[in-house]
Amino acid sequence: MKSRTHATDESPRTEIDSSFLKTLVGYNTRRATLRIMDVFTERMDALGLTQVEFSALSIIGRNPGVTPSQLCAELGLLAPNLTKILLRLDRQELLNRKALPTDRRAVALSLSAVGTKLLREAESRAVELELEASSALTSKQRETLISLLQKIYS
Amino acid sequence: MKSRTHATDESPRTEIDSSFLKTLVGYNTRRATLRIMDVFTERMDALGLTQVEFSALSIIGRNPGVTPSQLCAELGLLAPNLTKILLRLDRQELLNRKALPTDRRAVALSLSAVGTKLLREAESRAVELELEASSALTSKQRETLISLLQKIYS
DNA sequence: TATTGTTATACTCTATAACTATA
DNA sequence: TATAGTTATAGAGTATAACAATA
Repeated sequence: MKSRTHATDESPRTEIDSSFLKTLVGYNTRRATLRIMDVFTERMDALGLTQVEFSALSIIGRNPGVTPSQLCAELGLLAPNLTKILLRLDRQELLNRKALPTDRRAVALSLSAVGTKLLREAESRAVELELEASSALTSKQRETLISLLQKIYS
Repeated sequence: MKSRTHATDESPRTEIDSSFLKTLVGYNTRRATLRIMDVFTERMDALGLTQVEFSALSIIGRNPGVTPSQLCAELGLLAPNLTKILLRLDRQELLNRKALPTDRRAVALSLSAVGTKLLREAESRAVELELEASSALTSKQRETLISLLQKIYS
């Protein structure tokens, strides 16, 4: 076993060794997520959207007619929590909700004109802040990173 | 503008298009984090450790004498929240706390014998579950992934 | 006067159970 | 009887303000 450099145990330290945690994929994905989400929150605040509200808006905008249960599955949310998210989006007049003729329990979601306009602006900001938050990466590295991440959660 | 394939708008859908979100680094890091954290929680439950408790324990174990404020900076925690985490670890008799002779406001943290033993087991499980959660990656890809993630948050 | 760490507390997220209306 | 969606609520996680002890 290799000896580890240390002064007297329990003396005050100036440098913290976190090299072990940094060998763990989960630790690194979490730190990266927190960093990007900070930037996201700051930039999207002016539009009144949290990141999960943004994700929901984007899926609805690109999949008109999607149902809440499909949204839950796609975004990994629980139904009662999605209900609250949709309520907030609804209060801002961003959504249309229409009972499905084929199954009147289910709801077809789509964006209102206001919602569509907001989504366009939000997606454009998202792309911008994303590139900025990953500006230490070349576009090739960024592609590689995304593809490796998808191997983990797919 | 390209036309998008669709049936009648607001008809029920079978396939959801989330290709836009999947071009965002933040969306992918978040999904990967959630997946790995699920595995982590499941496997570490038997040891009674959450992931942040594990991170704290690991930093303390590898940096005896570290203070709470240093831990906060290292793990991105706020002081009042770390207090609660340390209290939980303390209740399990995992910690030693000793006022610094040079500054009696500050506390030198280290692991008890029990804490050291638990950490050894926990780190071994962490490495194992990590490799499993990233089993879709070659070890070279895993290295690449970690290095790209660190470019984002460092 | 500033800093370390604690207490109290509030807000958001996430999770579970029970309900309704449809099927 | 089962499913889509809602309501109510409980529990983490995260945030701010105010305090005691020490510097």
